[in-house]
Amino acid sequence: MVNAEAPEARMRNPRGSGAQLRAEIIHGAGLILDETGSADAVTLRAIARRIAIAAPSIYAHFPNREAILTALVEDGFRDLSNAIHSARSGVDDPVERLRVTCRAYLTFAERRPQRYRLMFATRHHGPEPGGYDTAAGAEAFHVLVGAISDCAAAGSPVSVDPFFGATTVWIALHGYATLRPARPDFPWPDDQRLIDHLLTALSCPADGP
Amino acid sequence: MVNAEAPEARMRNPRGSGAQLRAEIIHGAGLILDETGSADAVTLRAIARRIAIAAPSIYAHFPNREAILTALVEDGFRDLSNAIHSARSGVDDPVERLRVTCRAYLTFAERRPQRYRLMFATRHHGPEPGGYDTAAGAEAFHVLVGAISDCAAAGSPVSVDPFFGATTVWIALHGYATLRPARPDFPWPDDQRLIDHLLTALSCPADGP
DNA sequence: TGTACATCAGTGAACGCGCGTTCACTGATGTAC
DNA sequence: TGTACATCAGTGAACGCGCGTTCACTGATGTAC
Repeated sequence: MVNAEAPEARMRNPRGSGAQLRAEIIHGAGLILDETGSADAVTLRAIARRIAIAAPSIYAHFPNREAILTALVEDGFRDLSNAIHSARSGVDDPVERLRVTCRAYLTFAERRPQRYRLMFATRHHGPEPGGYDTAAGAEAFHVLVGAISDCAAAGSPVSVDPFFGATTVWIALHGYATLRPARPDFPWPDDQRLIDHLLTALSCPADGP
Repeated sequence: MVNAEAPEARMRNPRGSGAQLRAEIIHGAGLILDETGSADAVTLRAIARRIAIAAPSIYAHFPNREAILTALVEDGFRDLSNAIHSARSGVDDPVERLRVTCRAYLTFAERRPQRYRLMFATRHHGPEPGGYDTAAGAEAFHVLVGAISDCAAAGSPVSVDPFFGATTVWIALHGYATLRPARPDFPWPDDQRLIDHLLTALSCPADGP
Protein backbone atom coordinates (compact mmCIF):
# COMPACT_ATOMS: atom_id res chain seq x y z
CA MET A 1 0.00 0.00 0.00
CA VAL A 2 1.15 3.45 -0.91
CA ASN A 3 0.04 6.89 0.07
CA ALA A 4 -1.31 8.15 -3.21
CA GLU A 5 -4.66 9.74 -2.37
CA ALA A 6 -3.57 13.36 -2.73
CA PRO A 7 -4.35 14.72 -6.16
CA GLU A 8 -2.09 17.73 -5.76
CA ALA A 9 1.64 18.20 -5.96
CA ARG A 10 3.74 15.16 -5.45
CA MET A 11 7.43 14.71 -4.89
CA ARG A 12 9.37 12.86 -7.49
CA ASN A 13 10.61 9.54 -6.26
CA PRO A 14 14.25 9.50 -5.18
CA ARG A 15 16.72 8.08 -7.58
CA GLY A 16 16.84 4.30 -7.60
CA SER A 17 13.26 3.85 -6.48
CA GLY A 18 11.64 4.37 -9.83
CA ALA A 19 9.82 1.11 -9.45
CA GLN A 20 7.84 2.67 -6.67
CA LEU A 21 5.66 4.48 -9.17
CA ARG A 22 4.59 1.11 -10.51
CA ALA A 23 3.05 0.29 -7.15
CA GLU A 24 1.39 3.69 -6.97
CA ILE A 25 -0.08 3.17 -10.42
CA ILE A 26 -1.71 -0.12 -9.64
CA HIS A 27 -2.84 1.13 -6.28
CA GLY A 28 -4.46 4.13 -7.93
CA ALA A 29 -5.98 1.91 -10.60
CA GLY A 30 -7.38 -0.30 -7.87
CA LEU A 31 -8.98 2.66 -6.13
CA ILE A 32 -10.61 3.77 -9.34
CA LEU A 33 -11.89 0.27 -10.01
CA ASP A 34 -13.32 -0.18 -6.54
CA GLU A 35 -14.91 3.25 -6.44
CA THR A 36 -16.48 3.63 -9.84
CA GLY A 37 -17.41 0.05 -10.28
CA SER A 38 -16.26 -0.51 -13.80
CA ALA A 39 -13.04 -1.58 -15.42
CA ASP A 40 -13.74 0.90 -18.20
CA ALA A 41 -13.20 3.71 -15.75
CA VAL A 42 -9.64 2.55 -15.25
CA THR A 43 -8.14 4.70 -18.00
CA LEU A 44 -4.55 5.83 -18.13
CA ARG A 45 -5.64 9.39 -17.77
CA ALA A 46 -7.86 8.67 -14.80
CA ILE A 47 -5.02 6.88 -13.06
CA ALA A 48 -2.68 9.75 -13.84
CA ARG A 49 -5.14 12.26 -12.41
CA ARG A 50 -5.64 10.09 -9.36
CA ILE A 51 -2.00 9.86 -8.41
CA ALA A 52 -1.06 13.27 -9.82
CA ILE A 53 1.36 12.28 -12.52
CA ALA A 54 1.38 12.89 -16.24
CA ALA A 55 -0.29 10.11 -18.20
CA PRO A 56 2.77 9.22 -20.30
CA SER A 57 4.74 8.49 -17.14
CA ILE A 58 2.83 5.24 -16.92
CA TYR A 59 4.62 3.93 -19.97
CA ALA A 60 7.85 3.64 -18.05
CA HIS A 61 6.19 0.88 -16.01
CA PHE A 62 3.52 -0.74 -18.19
CA PRO A 63 3.58 -1.34 -21.93
CA ASN A 64 -0.09 -0.46 -22.33
CA ARG A 65 -3.43 -0.19 -20.58
CA GLU A 66 -4.16 -3.88 -20.82
CA ALA A 67 -1.09 -4.66 -18.73
CA ILE A 68 -2.49 -2.58 -15.88
CA LEU A 69 -5.73 -4.55 -15.85
CA THR A 70 -3.72 -7.76 -15.90
CA ALA A 71 -1.70 -6.55 -12.93
CA LEU A 72 -4.93 -5.68 -11.14
CA VAL A 73 -6.22 -9.21 -11.65
CA GLU A 74 -2.98 -10.81 -10.51
CA ASP A 75 -2.92 -8.55 -7.51
CA GLY A 76 -6.47 -9.58 -6.70
CA PHE A 77 -5.68 -13.28 -6.86
CA ARG A 78 -2.70 -12.76 -4.61
CA ASP A 79 -4.86 -10.93 -2.07
CA LEU A 80 -7.61 -13.53 -2.21
CA SER A 81 -5.13 -16.31 -1.71
CA ASN A 82 -3.54 -14.52 1.22
CA ALA A 83 -6.92 -13.82 2.78
CA ILE A 84 -7.88 -17.48 2.58
CA HIS A 85 -4.59 -18.72 3.93
CA SER A 86 -4.54 -16.34 6.83
CA ALA A 87 -8.15 -17.14 7.71
CA ARG A 88 -7.30 -20.85 7.80
CA SER A 89 -4.12 -20.58 9.79
CA GLY A 90 -4.61 -21.92 13.27
CA VAL A 91 -7.96 -23.54 12.54
CA ASP A 92 -7.48 -27.26 12.98
CA ASP A 93 -10.93 -28.77 12.82
CA PRO A 94 -11.44 -29.68 9.15
CA VAL A 95 -15.13 -28.76 9.04
CA GLU A 96 -14.48 -25.42 10.66
CA ARG A 97 -11.58 -24.86 8.30
CA LEU A 98 -13.84 -25.43 5.32
CA ARG A 99 -16.36 -23.02 6.75
CA VAL A 100 -13.70 -20.40 7.34
CA THR A 101 -12.39 -20.81 3.80
CA CYS A 102 -15.83 -20.15 2.34
CA ARG A 103 -16.29 -17.16 4.58
CA ALA A 104 -12.97 -15.65 3.57
CA TYR A 105 -13.92 -16.03 -0.08
CA LEU A 106 -17.24 -14.27 0.42
CA THR A 107 -15.66 -11.55 2.51
CA PHE A 108 -13.14 -10.79 -0.19
CA ALA A 109 -15.89 -10.56 -2.81
CA GLU A 110 -18.03 -8.43 -0.53
CA ARG A 111 -15.30 -5.96 0.26
CA ARG A 112 -14.03 -5.54 -3.27
CA PRO A 113 -16.87 -6.47 -5.56
CA GLN A 114 -15.44 -4.80 -8.60
CA ARG A 115 -12.05 -6.37 -8.18
CA TYR A 116 -13.75 -9.71 -7.74
CA ARG A 117 -15.79 -9.13 -10.86
CA LEU A 118 -12.75 -8.29 -12.91
CA MET A 119 -11.06 -11.45 -11.69
CA PHE A 120 -13.90 -13.83 -12.36
CA ALA A 121 -16.18 -12.33 -14.95
CA THR A 122 -13.48 -11.90 -17.55
CA ARG A 123 -13.21 -14.72 -20.02
CA HIS A 124 -10.11 -16.65 -19.28
CA HIS A 125 -8.49 -19.72 -20.75
CA GLY A 126 -5.79 -21.92 -19.33
CA PRO A 127 -2.23 -20.63 -19.13
CA GLU A 128 -1.37 -19.01 -22.42
CA PRO A 129 0.96 -16.22 -23.44
CA GLY A 130 -0.72 -12.88 -23.01
CA GLY A 131 -3.55 -14.21 -20.87
CA TYR A 132 -4.03 -13.49 -17.23
CA ASP A 133 -2.05 -15.63 -14.88
CA THR A 134 -4.62 -17.38 -12.76
CA ALA A 135 -2.32 -19.93 -11.25
CA ALA A 136 -3.30 -18.31 -7.97
CA GLY A 137 -6.95 -18.90 -8.86
CA ALA A 138 -6.35 -22.57 -9.56
CA GLU A 139 -4.44 -22.84 -6.31
CA ALA A 140 -7.35 -21.33 -4.39
CA PHE A 141 -9.64 -23.90 -5.97
CA HIS A 142 -7.40 -26.73 -4.87
CA VAL A 143 -7.45 -25.38 -1.36
CA LEU A 144 -11.19 -25.95 -1.52
CA VAL A 145 -10.81 -29.48 -2.88
CA GLY A 146 -8.29 -30.21 -0.14
CA ALA A 147 -10.55 -28.81 2.55
CA ILE A 148 -13.36 -31.09 1.47
CA SER A 149 -11.05 -34.11 1.25
CA ASP A 150 -9.88 -33.36 4.76
CA CYS A 151 -13.45 -33.42 6.00
CA ALA A 152 -13.96 -36.81 4.43
CA ALA A 153 -10.68 -38.12 5.83
CA ALA A 154 -11.65 -36.86 9.27
CA GLY A 155 -14.81 -38.91 9.17
CA SER A 156 -17.34 -36.20 8.30
CA PRO A 157 -20.11 -37.47 6.08
CA VAL A 158 -19.17 -36.02 2.70
CA SER A 159 -21.08 -38.06 0.18
CA VAL A 160 -19.90 -36.47 -3.06
CA ASP A 161 -16.41 -36.67 -4.49
CA PRO A 162 -14.25 -33.77 -3.34
CA PHE A 163 -13.69 -32.30 -6.79
CA PHE A 164 -17.37 -32.21 -7.63
CA GLY A 165 -18.10 -30.94 -4.15
CA ALA A 166 -15.56 -28.15 -4.47
CA THR A 167 -17.00 -27.25 -7.85
CA THR A 168 -20.52 -26.88 -6.51
CA VAL A 169 -19.33 -24.93 -3.49
CA TRP A 170 -17.36 -22.61 -5.75
CA ILE A 171 -20.39 -22.20 -8.04
CA ALA A 172 -22.60 -21.26 -5.12
CA LEU A 173 -20.08 -18.90 -3.53
CA HIS A 174 -19.56 -17.20 -6.87
CA GLY A 175 -23.27 -16.95 -7.53
CA TYR A 176 -23.86 -15.36 -4.16
CA ALA A 177 -20.85 -13.08 -4.46
CA THR A 178 -21.97 -11.68 -7.81
CA LEU A 179 -25.73 -11.65 -7.43
CA ARG A 180 -25.75 -9.89 -4.11
CA PRO A 181 -24.12 -6.63 -5.24
CA ALA A 182 -26.21 -6.66 -8.41
CA ARG A 183 -29.49 -6.95 -6.51
CA PRO A 184 -28.93 -5.14 -3.23
CA ASP A 185 -32.64 -4.94 -2.44
CA PHE A 186 -33.20 -8.68 -2.52
CA PRO A 187 -33.68 -10.26 0.94
CA TRP A 188 -30.47 -12.30 0.88
CA PRO A 189 -29.73 -14.77 3.62
CA ASP A 190 -26.55 -13.98 5.52
CA ASP A 191 -23.19 -15.50 4.65
CA GLN A 192 -23.28 -17.95 7.52
CA ARG A 193 -26.66 -19.41 6.77
CA LEU A 194 -25.78 -19.86 3.13
CA ILE A 195 -22.43 -21.46 3.90
CA ASP A 196 -23.96 -23.84 6.42
CA HIS A 197 -26.65 -24.85 3.98
CA LEU A 198 -24.03 -25.39 1.30
CA LEU A 199 -21.87 -27.58 3.46
CA THR A 200 -24.87 -29.51 4.65
CA ALA A 201 -25.77 -30.22 1.06
CA LEU A 202 -22.35 -31.80 0.55
CA SER A 203 -23.29 -34.67 2.82
CA CYS A 204 -26.58 -35.42 1.12
CA PRO A 205 -27.59 -38.83 -0.10
CA ALA A 206 -28.04 -38.91 -3.85
CA ASP A 207 -31.82 -38.65 -4.19
CA GLY A 208 -33.76 -35.44 -4.28
CA PRO A 209 -37.26 -34.00 -4.01
CA MET B 1 -37.21 -10.72 -35.30
CA VAL B 2 -36.29 -8.66 -38.28
CA ASN B 3 -34.09 -9.20 -41.28
CA ALA B 4 -31.35 -6.70 -40.60
CA GLU B 5 -28.10 -8.51 -41.26
CA ALA B 6 -27.26 -6.85 -44.58
CA PRO B 7 -24.94 -3.91 -44.09
CA GLU B 8 -25.61 -2.51 -47.58
CA ALA B 9 -28.48 -0.53 -49.01
CA ARG B 10 -31.74 -0.79 -47.21
CA MET B 11 -35.23 0.31 -48.16
CA ARG B 12 -36.84 2.92 -46.09
CA ASN B 13 -39.75 1.60 -44.11
CA PRO B 14 -43.16 2.33 -45.62
CA ARG B 15 -45.11 5.14 -44.14
CA GLY B 16 -46.91 4.27 -40.92
CA SER B 17 -44.44 1.59 -39.92
CA GLY B 18 -41.80 3.87 -38.54
CA ALA B 19 -41.85 1.91 -35.31
CA GLN B 20 -40.36 -0.99 -37.20
CA LEU B 21 -36.94 0.61 -37.07
CA ARG B 22 -37.12 0.45 -33.32
CA ALA B 23 -37.27 -3.31 -33.51
CA GLU B 24 -34.41 -3.38 -35.99
CA ILE B 25 -32.32 -1.23 -33.68
CA ILE B 26 -32.69 -3.44 -30.67
CA HIS B 27 -32.23 -6.53 -32.78
CA GLY B 28 -28.99 -5.11 -34.18
CA ALA B 29 -27.89 -4.05 -30.72
CA GLY B 30 -28.58 -7.57 -29.48
CA LEU B 31 -26.47 -9.06 -32.26
CA ILE B 32 -23.58 -6.78 -31.39
CA LEU B 33 -23.89 -7.64 -27.72
CA ASP B 34 -24.00 -11.36 -28.31
CA GLU B 35 -21.14 -11.35 -30.80
CA THR B 36 -18.61 -9.05 -29.25
CA GLY B 37 -19.30 -9.94 -25.70
CA SER B 38 -19.41 -6.55 -24.16
CA ALA B 39 -22.07 -3.95 -23.57
CA ASP B 40 -19.49 -1.30 -24.37
CA ALA B 41 -19.44 -2.47 -27.94
CA VAL B 42 -23.10 -1.55 -28.24
CA THR B 43 -22.53 2.00 -29.45
CA LEU B 44 -24.98 4.02 -31.46
CA ARG B 45 -22.57 4.08 -34.35
CA ALA B 46 -21.97 0.34 -34.23
CA ILE B 47 -25.71 -0.28 -34.29
CA ALA B 48 -26.13 2.14 -37.15
CA ARG B 49 -23.41 0.40 -39.14
CA ARG B 50 -24.91 -2.98 -38.38
CA ILE B 51 -28.37 -2.20 -39.68
CA ALA B 52 -27.19 0.27 -42.31
CA ILE B 53 -28.80 3.44 -41.11
CA ALA B 54 -27.37 6.80 -40.12
CA ALA B 55 -26.61 7.04 -36.42
CA PRO B 56 -28.90 10.01 -35.75
CA SER B 57 -31.87 8.03 -37.01
CA ILE B 58 -31.82 6.16 -33.73
CA TYR B 59 -32.93 9.28 -31.90
CA ALA B 60 -36.37 9.02 -33.42
CA HIS B 61 -36.85 5.86 -31.36
CA PHE B 62 -34.66 6.13 -28.27
CA PRO B 63 -33.79 9.22 -26.26
CA ASN B 64 -30.19 8.10 -25.73
CA ARG B 65 -27.84 5.16 -25.67
CA GLU B 66 -28.83 4.13 -22.16
CA ALA B 67 -32.38 3.54 -23.29
CA ILE B 68 -31.19 0.97 -25.80
CA LEU B 69 -29.38 -1.00 -23.12
CA THR B 70 -32.50 -0.82 -20.97
CA ALA B 71 -34.56 -2.16 -23.84
CA LEU B 72 -32.04 -4.95 -24.31
CA VAL B 73 -32.40 -5.94 -20.66
CA GLU B 74 -36.19 -5.84 -20.77
CA ASP B 75 -36.15 -7.84 -23.95
CA GLY B 76 -33.91 -10.39 -22.28
CA PHE B 77 -36.19 -10.79 -19.29
CA ARG B 78 -39.14 -11.23 -21.59
CA ASP B 79 -37.32 -13.95 -23.51
CA LEU B 80 -36.15 -15.71 -20.35
CA SER B 81 -39.65 -15.67 -18.94
CA ASN B 82 -41.08 -17.05 -22.17
CA ALA B 83 -38.43 -19.76 -22.33
CA ILE B 84 -39.23 -20.90 -18.81
CA HIS B 85 -42.98 -20.86 -19.33
CA SER B 86 -42.84 -22.76 -22.56
CA ALA B 87 -40.47 -25.34 -21.08
CA ARG B 88 -42.90 -25.92 -18.21
CA SER B 89 -46.05 -26.15 -20.26
CA GLY B 90 -47.32 -29.67 -20.36
CA VAL B 91 -45.06 -30.95 -17.60
CA ASP B 92 -47.28 -32.00 -14.75
CA ASP B 93 -45.02 -33.76 -12.28
CA PRO B 94 -43.85 -31.05 -9.86
CA VAL B 95 -40.32 -32.41 -9.46
CA GLU B 96 -39.86 -32.71 -13.19
CA ARG B 97 -41.31 -29.23 -13.63
CA LEU B 98 -38.74 -27.84 -11.23
CA ARG B 99 -35.98 -29.61 -13.08
CA VAL B 100 -37.20 -28.30 -16.41
CA THR B 101 -37.37 -24.77 -15.03
CA CYS B 102 -33.74 -24.92 -13.95
CA ARG B 103 -32.70 -26.34 -17.26
CA ALA B 104 -34.47 -23.60 -19.20
CA TYR B 105 -32.70 -20.99 -17.08
CA LEU B 106 -29.29 -22.49 -17.76
CA THR B 107 -30.03 -22.93 -21.44
CA PHE B 108 -30.93 -19.28 -21.80
CA ALA B 109 -27.72 -18.24 -20.08
CA GLU B 110 -25.68 -20.65 -22.16
CA ARG B 111 -27.11 -19.51 -25.46
CA ARG B 112 -26.86 -15.80 -24.79
CA PRO B 113 -24.19 -15.33 -22.17
CA GLN B 114 -23.67 -11.67 -22.84
CA ARG B 115 -27.33 -10.87 -22.70
CA TYR B 116 -27.58 -12.82 -19.49
CA ARG B 117 -24.61 -10.94 -18.09
CA LEU B 118 -26.12 -7.58 -18.92
CA MET B 119 -29.36 -8.63 -17.24
CA PHE B 120 -27.84 -9.91 -14.03
CA ALA B 121 -24.43 -8.36 -13.56
CA THR B 122 -25.68 -4.81 -13.72
CA ARG B 123 -26.39 -3.23 -10.40
CA HIS B 124 -30.08 -2.92 -10.00
CA HIS B 125 -32.35 -1.67 -7.29
CA GLY B 126 -36.04 -2.19 -6.81
CA PRO B 127 -38.51 -0.42 -9.10
CA GLU B 128 -37.44 3.18 -9.38
CA PRO B 129 -37.78 5.79 -12.09
CA GLY B 130 -34.98 5.44 -14.58
CA GLY B 131 -33.95 1.97 -13.45
CA TYR B 132 -34.35 -1.18 -15.43
CA ASP B 133 -37.74 -2.79 -15.17
CA THR B 134 -37.04 -6.21 -13.72
CA ALA B 135 -40.61 -7.07 -12.87
CA ALA B 136 -40.10 -9.95 -15.29
CA GLY B 137 -37.03 -10.97 -13.27
CA ALA B 138 -38.99 -10.97 -10.03
CA GLU B 139 -41.72 -12.96 -11.71
CA ALA B 140 -39.22 -15.58 -12.87
CA PHE B 141 -37.97 -15.86 -9.31
CA HIS B 142 -41.46 -16.46 -8.03
CA VAL B 143 -41.93 -19.18 -10.58
CA LEU B 144 -39.01 -20.87 -8.85
CA VAL B 145 -40.49 -20.37 -5.40
CA GLY B 146 -43.79 -21.76 -6.66
CA ALA B 147 -42.12 -24.77 -8.25
CA ILE B 148 -40.46 -25.65 -4.96
CA SER B 149 -43.68 -25.14 -3.00
CA ASP B 150 -45.43 -27.45 -5.44
CA CYS B 151 -42.85 -30.13 -4.77
CA ALA B 152 -43.46 -29.84 -1.05
CA ALA B 153 -47.23 -29.86 -1.53
CA ALA B 154 -46.94 -32.97 -3.70
CA GLY B 155 -45.20 -34.78 -0.90
CA SER B 156 -41.60 -34.53 -2.05
CA PRO B 157 -39.18 -34.19 0.82
CA VAL B 158 -38.27 -30.49 0.66
CA SER B 159 -36.76 -29.66 3.99
CA VAL B 160 -36.01 -25.97 3.54
CA ASP B 161 -38.57 -23.22 3.21
CA PRO B 162 -39.42 -22.54 -0.43
CA PHE B 163 -38.15 -18.98 -0.47
CA PHE B 164 -34.76 -19.90 0.93
CA GLY B 165 -34.67 -22.93 -1.32
CA ALA B 166 -35.43 -20.84 -4.39
CA THR B 167 -32.75 -18.36 -3.35
CA THR B 168 -30.07 -21.02 -3.10
CA VAL B 169 -31.13 -22.61 -6.37
CA TRP B 170 -31.01 -19.23 -8.07
CA ILE B 171 -27.59 -18.54 -6.56
CA ALA B 172 -26.22 -21.80 -7.84
CA LEU B 173 -27.77 -21.49 -11.29
CA HIS B 174 -26.38 -17.99 -11.56
CA GLY B 175 -22.96 -19.03 -10.37
CA TYR B 176 -22.82 -21.82 -12.88
CA ALA B 177 -24.19 -19.66 -15.69
CA THR B 178 -21.59 -16.96 -15.19
CA LEU B 179 -18.54 -18.97 -14.18
CA ARG B 180 -18.75 -21.42 -17.02
CA PRO B 181 -18.31 -18.93 -19.89
CA ALA B 182 -15.57 -17.16 -17.92
CA ARG B 183 -13.55 -20.36 -17.42
CA PRO B 184 -14.25 -22.47 -20.49
CA ASP B 185 -11.30 -24.79 -19.79
CA PHE B 186 -12.50 -25.88 -16.37
CA PRO B 187 -13.92 -29.43 -16.26
CA TRP B 188 -17.50 -28.42 -15.50
CA PRO B 189 -20.11 -31.03 -14.70
CA ASP B 190 -22.99 -31.03 -17.15
CA ASP B 191 -26.21 -29.14 -16.55
CA GLN B 192 -28.15 -32.22 -15.60
CA ARG B 193 -25.75 -33.45 -12.95
CA LEU B 194 -25.55 -30.02 -11.38
CA ILE B 195 -29.31 -29.56 -11.37
CA ASP B 196 -29.91 -32.98 -9.86
CA HIS B 197 -27.35 -32.31 -7.16
CA LEU B 198 -28.93 -28.97 -6.44
CA LEU B 199 -32.42 -30.35 -6.11
CA THR B 200 -31.14 -33.18 -3.96
CA ALA B 201 -29.63 -30.64 -1.63
CA LEU B 202 -33.06 -29.06 -1.16
CA SER B 203 -34.24 -32.09 0.73
CA CYS B 204 -31.29 -32.23 3.10
CA PRO B 205 -31.61 -32.45 6.85
CA ALA B 206 -30.08 -29.46 8.58
CA ASP B 207 -26.72 -30.81 9.70
CA GLY B 208 -23.62 -30.92 7.57
CA PRO B 209 -20.12 -32.39 7.33
C1' DT C 1 37.52 19.98 -4.26
C1' DG C 2 35.44 21.27 -8.60
C1' DT C 3 33.19 20.22 -12.77
C1' DA C 4 31.56 17.72 -16.88
C1' DC C 5 28.56 14.21 -17.90
C1' DA C 6 25.39 10.23 -17.85
C1' DT C 7 21.31 8.68 -15.99
C1' DC C 8 16.99 8.71 -13.91
C1' DA C 9 12.23 10.13 -13.19
C1' DG C 10 9.56 12.09 -15.06
C1' DT C 11 6.68 16.23 -18.27
C1' DG C 12 3.83 18.84 -22.02
C1' DA C 13 2.11 19.07 -26.41
C1' DA C 14 0.25 16.75 -29.92
C1' DC C 15 -1.58 12.85 -33.00
C1' DG C 16 -5.70 10.39 -34.63
C1' DC C 17 -9.71 7.97 -33.25
C1' DG C 18 -14.47 6.79 -32.11
C1' DC C 19 -17.90 8.29 -29.51
C1' DG C 20 -22.83 10.63 -28.13
C1' DT C 21 -25.43 14.09 -29.60
C1' DT C 22 -27.32 18.33 -32.22
C1' DC C 23 -28.77 20.56 -36.19
C1' DA C 24 -30.57 21.86 -40.42
C1' DC C 25 -31.89 19.36 -44.26
C1' DT C 26 -34.25 16.07 -47.98
C1' DG C 27 -37.06 13.41 -50.59
C1' DA C 28 -40.83 10.16 -50.89
C1' DT C 29 -45.75 9.56 -49.78
C1' DG C 30 -50.28 10.16 -48.45
C1' DT C 31 -54.22 13.73 -48.10
C1' DA C 32 -57.31 17.89 -48.69
C1' DC C 33 -59.34 20.62 -51.88
C1' DT D 1 -58.49 14.16 -61.91
C1' DG D 2 -54.81 17.32 -60.70
C1' DT D 3 -52.03 19.70 -57.50
C1' DA D 4 -50.41 22.00 -53.25
C1' DC D 5 -49.07 20.74 -48.89
C1' DA D 6 -48.16 18.39 -44.48
C1' DT D 7 -46.01 14.58 -42.68
C1' DC D 8 -43.05 10.86 -42.23
C1' DA D 9 -38.65 8.42 -42.27
C1' DG D 10 -34.96 9.29 -42.42
C1' DT D 11 -29.67 11.73 -43.80
C1' DG D 12 -24.93 14.31 -43.64
C1' DA D 13 -22.02 17.37 -41.53
C1' DA D 14 -20.40 18.98 -37.54
C1' DC D 15 -19.63 19.83 -32.36
C1' DG D 16 -16.81 18.77 -28.32
C1' DC D 17 -14.97 15.19 -25.58
C1' DG D 18 -11.88 11.75 -23.54
C1' DC D 19 -9.13 8.36 -24.82
C1' DG D 20 -4.38 5.53 -25.84
C1' DT D 21 -0.19 6.48 -27.39
C1' DT D 22 4.12 8.91 -29.36
C1' DC D 23 7.59 12.23 -29.21
C1' DA D 24 10.98 15.37 -28.03
C1' DC D 25 12.07 17.49 -23.93
C1' DT D 26 13.69 18.85 -18.83
C1' DG D 27 15.67 19.23 -14.60
C1' DA D 28 17.48 17.03 -10.53
C1' DT D 29 21.01 13.78 -8.90
C1' DG D 30 24.71 10.81 -8.56
C1' DT D 31 29.50 9.62 -10.54
C1' DA D 32 34.14 9.82 -12.90
C1' DC D 33 38.02 12.33 -13.39
